Amino acid sequence: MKADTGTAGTAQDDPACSGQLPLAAQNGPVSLLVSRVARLHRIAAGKALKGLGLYPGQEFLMMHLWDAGPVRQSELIKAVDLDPSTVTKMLQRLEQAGHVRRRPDPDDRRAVLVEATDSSCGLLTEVQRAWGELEGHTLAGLDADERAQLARLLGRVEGNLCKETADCPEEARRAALR
Amino acid sequence: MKADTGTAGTAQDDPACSGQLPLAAQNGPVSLLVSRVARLHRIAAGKALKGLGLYPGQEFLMMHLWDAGPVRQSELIKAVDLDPSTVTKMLQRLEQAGHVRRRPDPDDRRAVLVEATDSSCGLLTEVQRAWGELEGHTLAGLDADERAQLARLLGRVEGNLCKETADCPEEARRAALR
DNA sequence: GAGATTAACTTGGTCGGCCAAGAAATACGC
DNA sequence: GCGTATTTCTTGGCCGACCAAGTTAATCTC
Repeated sequence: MKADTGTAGTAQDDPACSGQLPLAAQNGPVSLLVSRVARLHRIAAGKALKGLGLYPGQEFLMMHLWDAGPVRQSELIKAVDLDPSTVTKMLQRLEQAGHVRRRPDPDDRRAVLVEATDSSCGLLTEVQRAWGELEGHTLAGLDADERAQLARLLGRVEGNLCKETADCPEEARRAALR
Repeated sequence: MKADTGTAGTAQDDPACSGQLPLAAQNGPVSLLVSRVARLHRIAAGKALKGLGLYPGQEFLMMHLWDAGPVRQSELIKAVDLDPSTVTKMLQRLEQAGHVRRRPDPDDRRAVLVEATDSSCGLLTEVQRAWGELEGHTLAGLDADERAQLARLLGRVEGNLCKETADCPEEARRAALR
């Protein structure tokens, strides 16, 4: 209904007009930026982790397991703040991949204890390295001040979205400490 | 196999030490922040869009269609920079939901022309509103300077990750203009 | 202690994403 | 022209993520 490109179909006869921002997103340029950065970042992380036999998302589960040792699944769920069913399925796959071990909790027969396997601990180092590289790519060209600024602003944004979503671990953590 | 928390298992007897950041992510605190913000932002967007009959992600497709009018599917794919199969399936669902119409391109019998339906154009306004609200929540409490800073820094980050991923529309757009 | 409630998973379904492989039509090379 | 790419889209499979509904076990109530 506009943009009758006509010519080639390459659709970029929009020279310096309207700033190539979708009309529907004019009200939220930063949100659009966040979405794009999010996607690119996830792709980059996925690429780095693929070589390690991890799918994007599983890293966070493993990180918590590496840090906390054997935990009840319910606690893991709270920690990563995901849907229980999501965690169940991820753990099934991680278990089959040999990165995780699960056993029933003797003290509570409906609960399950989860821990990282020894073999997975080799991954820890590599994930740390990959995560560091990712950080490097992400922040390339930013000096220390800018990095601190970005971290600070993202922290504020996280707080904002947490309050909105209301199920943020941040708030829970803070509340638990009082 | 570390963090012999021992005591309760609540795993937060870590008072003011190491800053509650996963060990594996110590090398990438900003990356972790980005991931968390990304997820929260997507959830918030999804919530806002759910009432409109859109699933998270479909917005971007619709935005391009609203802006560009009837386009070939291949162009849509380049615009949103998604996998062709992803777009195919999303369009099938959007078509069944009545938000999109598809017809074969008379000039190229393997191509498909896609356009937003009239009924979907009512959504445009609501998506704009929702997107504006989302922006509001996201940036609540940030003054104009901070917002500009955040946008600028996110732009830089996007550029960085684009170069890495190499298939960013940004670069392509810029390259096409030279 | 029997019954209702809550907590801790699991299963099935759906959607957004990706990859790999295929089918169909166009473009290219000769 | 004919055969070979190349483009365009589709299908199937997999994974992360959600919701809804169900199962089993603990807990709370009386």
